[in-house]
Amino acid sequence: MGPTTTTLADVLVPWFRAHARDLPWRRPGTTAWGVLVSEIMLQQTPVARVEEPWRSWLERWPRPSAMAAAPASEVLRAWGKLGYPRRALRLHAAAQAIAADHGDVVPADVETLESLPGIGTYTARAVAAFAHGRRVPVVDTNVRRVVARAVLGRADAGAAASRDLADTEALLPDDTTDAATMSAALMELGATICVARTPRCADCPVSGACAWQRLGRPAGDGPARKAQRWAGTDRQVRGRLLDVLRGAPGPVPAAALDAAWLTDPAQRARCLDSLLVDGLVEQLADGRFCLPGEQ
DNA sequence: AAGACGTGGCA
DNA sequence: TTGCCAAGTCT
Repeated sequence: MGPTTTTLADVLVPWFRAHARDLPWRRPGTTAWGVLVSEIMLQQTPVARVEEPWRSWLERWPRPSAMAAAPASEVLRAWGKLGYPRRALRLHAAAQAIAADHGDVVPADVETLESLPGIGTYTARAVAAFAHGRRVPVVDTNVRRVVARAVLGRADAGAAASRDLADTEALLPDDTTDAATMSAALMELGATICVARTPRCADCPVSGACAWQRLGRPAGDGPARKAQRWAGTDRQVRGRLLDVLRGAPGPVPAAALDAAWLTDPAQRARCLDSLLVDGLVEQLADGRFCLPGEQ
């Protein structure tokens, strides 16, 4: 057998073991449920904002069945201002499904995980790999960017494609444990070194093997993402409405919600209706509004 | 298959 | 200050 070539994993796995951030859900002893909760909270939300809530959640609801027994309103209140509150509602529903149909054990199988509410392509594989040690590619925005640069020589990842999973699978070492570590390492590199705006190539452990570096770091095709507006959007109004409900100890009269958005009553009404449709708000027989499952 | 969906920090 | 960006999912 001739000399083997050095792979990305040969460099990244040791780098990760030496440089990984000490995040609470990566500590030994973290349950699969703990990993699942962290993955849901981390969807589109920065690590720094998740650490504290994650600890409280696991302390309060250490198992799926514990959360399943709580009313959705309490889950929504505990979610606080993490953003995208539908995630909390879906996590609550997932906890109920896990408690009722899976013996209170978080599934290890990707297909089963994907069948749970709020768990998609990324989260299913993250749980399978990080909580259960399965050898499956885990592809998030960080991994897609790292692969785009280091392997494909492009400045940024294009739109997500089914090809991404295969591209990443090819980078995983055969050893099952190392494969999970490699996935974590790719994510860590993308989150701390190979970042979107200003990559710190001088500190990168794989710069010597990076295709984008070799090509002279060619510029990308401009903004890959459309700018997301905020002021005056339905999202802002929905956030305001929900904030009133979270802050109240129980059901509130319609007037309390009216006061949350005076600018455009029609928009306020439309947003309240959409929250009702989404199951994030409920209306009582007496006309008052409340968080789901309250009273 | 684009677009909707929260929130806050940072350059 | 404005705009970009953050471990996505669902329709």
